[in-house]
Amino acid sequence: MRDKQREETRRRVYLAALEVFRRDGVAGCRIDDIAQKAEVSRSAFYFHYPTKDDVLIELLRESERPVGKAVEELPLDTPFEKVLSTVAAAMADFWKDEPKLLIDVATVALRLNSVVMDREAEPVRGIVAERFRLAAARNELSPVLPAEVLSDFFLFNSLAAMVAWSASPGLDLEVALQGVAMLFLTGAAGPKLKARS
Amino acid sequence: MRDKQREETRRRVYLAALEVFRRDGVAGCRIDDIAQKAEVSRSAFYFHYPTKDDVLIELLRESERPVGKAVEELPLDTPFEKVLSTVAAAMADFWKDEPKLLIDVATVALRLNSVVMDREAEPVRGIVAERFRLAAARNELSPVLPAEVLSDFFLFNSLAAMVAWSASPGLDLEVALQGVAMLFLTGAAGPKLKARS
DNA sequence: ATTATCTATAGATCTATAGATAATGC
DNA sequence: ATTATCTATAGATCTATAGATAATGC
Repeated sequence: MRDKQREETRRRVYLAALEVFRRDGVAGCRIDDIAQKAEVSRSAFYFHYPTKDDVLIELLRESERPVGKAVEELPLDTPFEKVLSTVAAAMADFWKDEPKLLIDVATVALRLNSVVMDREAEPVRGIVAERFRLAAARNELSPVLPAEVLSDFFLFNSLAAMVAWSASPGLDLEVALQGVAMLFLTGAAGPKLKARS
Repeated sequence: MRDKQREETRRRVYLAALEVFRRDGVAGCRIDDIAQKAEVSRSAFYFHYPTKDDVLIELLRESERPVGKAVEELPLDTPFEKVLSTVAAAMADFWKDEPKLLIDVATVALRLNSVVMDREAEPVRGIVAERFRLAAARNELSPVLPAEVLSDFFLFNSLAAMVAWSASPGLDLEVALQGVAMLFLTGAAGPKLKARS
């Protein structure tokens, strides 16, 4: 009973915060406005979320869930290209309607990445890294860097591409992310440099 | 005379801010401490820098200067690989002793990238993009994406790699950045996928 | 006289903490 | 009785603005 009430309040605060973030921006908004919209005291906001960033971390985790799920549904012997395009599609599906909050979420993701090095707290990182390891074992991945490093790098790239997209969300996000995945795989070198290698 | 005094105060505030940022973190520090260290009133800080982020933007611009200079000193027909490794070396040289402020600078860089789309305000972006265009004309660059987009992407990648490095600055930053540049050029695909293409 | 640089300060907002209320466990 | 959830509030910090001072331009 108490737990149920708590979760309900927390959710109300969470949704109110996202609404206000979208309207006034994360840096610019007042916590009073969030509390008012959620019909709680300002202190209640702080009880559930020590800072505004904690709300964004929760959004980051929610965004990771469908991506992790989509990858986990793929058979373990799925070709590597297919894994990458699945990640791209799931990410695009989540973020295509939420360009405004992307930058701030990317920012907390950057910050988290350098604070907690705990791969378990971030399910997607672990799930994607596993597929990278399998691909490396099948020679579908360059051996010059550890699979985990390449995996993190791929996720970073995708995030960067989404931020760039959010500045001018005219074109299709999924097309952009698929392009980034292919670039990651094949490299930016043109025919002349390629021929030499 | 007035200009000279102004610039001197501004510089004192700037250096004091960086010192306090390094000690207490950007988010955690108090502007009062910065003002005190610079021996001016808190209002003087706000006169020169509307927000803490403006100090970081100045540091970002200062970090770009040696990178731009190093690239401009290369002959226009310099091989593309050499251009990339020059950027990597110059970036590493500037940031190797400043791991703490990297994340916050990367954050403002992200934010700027999505606000001002003015390539002229950011000298390095323009200078590097020019070399990418030349490389594309010489067939050293993949034609699937515009040279400017690839250029921005390369800079993004380097920034991301530095942030990752700053979390565990044990290894050599320059080695890491050179590795990223090579990965950018040749892609992450292993022998099996490469053979097919 | 005018303007640029810097200061002092009022009001807004945040952070930390003491306290109220109602659910839980014994 | 104890604890979890939430509120009220004091003190800290920030933001906006009116004002002081000294350099500049006429």
